[in-house]
Amino acid sequence: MSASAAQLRHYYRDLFAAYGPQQWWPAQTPFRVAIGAILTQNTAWTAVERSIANLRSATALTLSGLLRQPEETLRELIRPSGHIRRKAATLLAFAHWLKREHRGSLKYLAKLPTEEARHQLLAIHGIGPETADCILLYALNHPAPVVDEYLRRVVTRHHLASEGSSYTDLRQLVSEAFEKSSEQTQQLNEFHALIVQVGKLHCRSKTNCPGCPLEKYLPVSNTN
DNA sequence: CGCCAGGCCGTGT
DNA sequence: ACACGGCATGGC
Repeated sequence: MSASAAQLRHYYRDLFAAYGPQQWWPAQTPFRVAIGAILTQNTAWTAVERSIANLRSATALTLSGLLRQPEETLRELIRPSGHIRRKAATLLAFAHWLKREHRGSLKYLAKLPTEEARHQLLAIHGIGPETADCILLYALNHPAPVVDEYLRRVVTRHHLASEGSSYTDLRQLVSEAFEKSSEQTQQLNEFHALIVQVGKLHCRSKTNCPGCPLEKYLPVSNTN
């Protein structure tokens, strides 16, 4: 394992010690996890919760319930989480695809090899790498590393990866850090949630990280 | 008021 | 291949 990947395991340990289990994903069915994953793209989770509440009122949190909604209605229901035109289209595209290709249930998608399921998810317009990996990890319970902007900031700031690292580069790094673990999927699950947590609390400013559990790992700053 | 959020896509270079 | 702007809304 690379030194950077080994370092990430330390981060996982310290973040878990600092924050405890994060209990992601707050949804009751894999289908709802996927809905949330799409709605939360570049959007605060509190806003997503209000959209979810609207969908629940419209009984649109199941496949048939979602497909019952006219696209214009769906836009209004998800308005609190923004990007309503594209997200409404993506939700419906996802639902139609699931019904057509997997008999309407994510449990059939989950039987496919991770890379095959990932490839199919990425073919859906509006589902990119992070959303696909979130669905794989949190809805299908597959050992898929999730890379987000916060992870990018952390590993860049700590010089565990170069600034120009691609999504694939960072995904590989996280994959290395947790491969061959007996609780790989559970650890990847908590790791992404913990990175988001530390990111929200400490990675807003671009300069320093006061009180951050990972502060002790920062390279010695140069006289400022 | 401005900036950001649990990204993605189309376009231009 | 990579940079950049648009997308929409709500919290702070």
